[in-house]
Amino acid sequence: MQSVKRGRPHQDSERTLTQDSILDQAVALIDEVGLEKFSVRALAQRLGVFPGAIYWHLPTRNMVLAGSVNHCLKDVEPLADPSDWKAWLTELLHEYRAIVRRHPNIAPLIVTQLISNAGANFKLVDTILDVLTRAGFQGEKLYHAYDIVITAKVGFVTMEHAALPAEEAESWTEVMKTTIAGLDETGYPNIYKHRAGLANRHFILRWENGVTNPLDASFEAHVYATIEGLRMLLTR
Amino acid sequence: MQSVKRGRPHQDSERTLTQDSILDQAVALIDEVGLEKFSVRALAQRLGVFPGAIYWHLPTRNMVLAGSVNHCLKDVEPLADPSDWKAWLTELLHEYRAIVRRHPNIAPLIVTQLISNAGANFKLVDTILDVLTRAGFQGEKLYHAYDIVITAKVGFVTMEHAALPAEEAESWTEVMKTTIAGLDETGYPNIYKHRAGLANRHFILRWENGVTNPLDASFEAHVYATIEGLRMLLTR
DNA sequence: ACCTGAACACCGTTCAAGT
DNA sequence: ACCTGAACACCGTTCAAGT
Repeated sequence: MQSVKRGRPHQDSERTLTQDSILDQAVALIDEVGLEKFSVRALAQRLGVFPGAIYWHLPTRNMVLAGSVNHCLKDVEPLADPSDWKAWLTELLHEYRAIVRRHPNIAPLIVTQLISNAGANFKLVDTILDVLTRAGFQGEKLYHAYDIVITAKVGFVTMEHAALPAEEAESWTEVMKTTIAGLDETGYPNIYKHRAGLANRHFILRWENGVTNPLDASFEAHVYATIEGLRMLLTR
Repeated sequence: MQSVKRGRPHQDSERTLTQDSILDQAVALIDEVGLEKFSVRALAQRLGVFPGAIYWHLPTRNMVLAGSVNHCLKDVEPLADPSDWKAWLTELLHEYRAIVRRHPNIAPLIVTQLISNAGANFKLVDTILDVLTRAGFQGEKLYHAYDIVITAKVGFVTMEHAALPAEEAESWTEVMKTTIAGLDETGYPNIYKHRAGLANRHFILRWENGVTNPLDASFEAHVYATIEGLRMLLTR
């Protein structure tokens, strides 16, 4: 925890701007204002320093963002018995979703920077491989199961919490409401028939995201289907 | 197809700057230079107009980006028999991946703007609902299956093609190579054991993405697991 | 209706200079 | 080693003015 300065830079006592304190505030800033309004300059002001100061600790804006993602995700670790692979994976997916729901604004970054994860949680990666091996996966099939777990973990939840452009949210909302309301019975019979259950609740047909309209039941079905799919893959 | 102007704005004959021609060039620009170097100003220069001209047709940068995504995805439509839901969904996922592989740089946008899809392919949404209904899904379970299909379609492929920051790619690569090479046997026994098969091939442990290192076999397993998971969900 | 031309308020990043 | 202060080369967006 770092004390937050308001206003312009200072020259006083506590001169410890560390990588960790920067990322703490970066995550807090993204939580508060969203990704679109995040800037290195705004982060500097929040820390009470000049923008250049941040670049001494983290050399680019992308490093700050990647660091923020890892900062949020570093504590993911299921506690279930690793020999019960179904229970363990179920808990993994739920715990991951809980973390994203605490920091929904970073959701898009997780996908974007899934390849730039030099600071990733490799202990978790190793445990996933361990659990899948105990489940019986081996050879190439182990790698396929691993990729399926990673994408199942990240995909649903990040999409569930994808957000409208911050500044223009209400105009987007208006357009989408009328667009979806205008899908008629002859052109779109299935959407029309289920419009009460689908509109503003499920993917593509919604204008609010998982922050206000969580897809709890769908997520639970997703977890179930993922595990059953893996079980089928195991004995293919 | 629109003829492309080089250099600064003009004042000559063909004065038809349409929404479609703008999006054509926006997609082309993103394909060429990537999302990080995309700008409205660069797009304007490519079209041979002043930046302000674009804003007459598309009122914000976000509209240009959302339009570009829809422009790429509007032609997705499987041809398989819709009464064979497994074959139809399999083709859907494969066709979707083929399109993303033609425009890999838009991958991150698909997730980000999955909620701002007023111009989405609603005919496809309706057909997915139709196919799932024929498969036997009904009530809430239909909506769960629908959400699973959407996320299975988008999640894996977008993550497969997530890219390193354009400008700093080679420095990231270097860091990741050494980081992964440094995961020792005692701390990370499973990663270490499978390092030959995993390194630079599978999620989190790679430094190249699906453009150069496609995850064909994993994707095929993902499709299989998704369908089998849905089949299990159907009879739960 | 559609576009120009120029302006405004921001960015990320760099770097000499200070301590 | 760490940060200041100011600069550079960009942005998205707006808007009077032209045609």
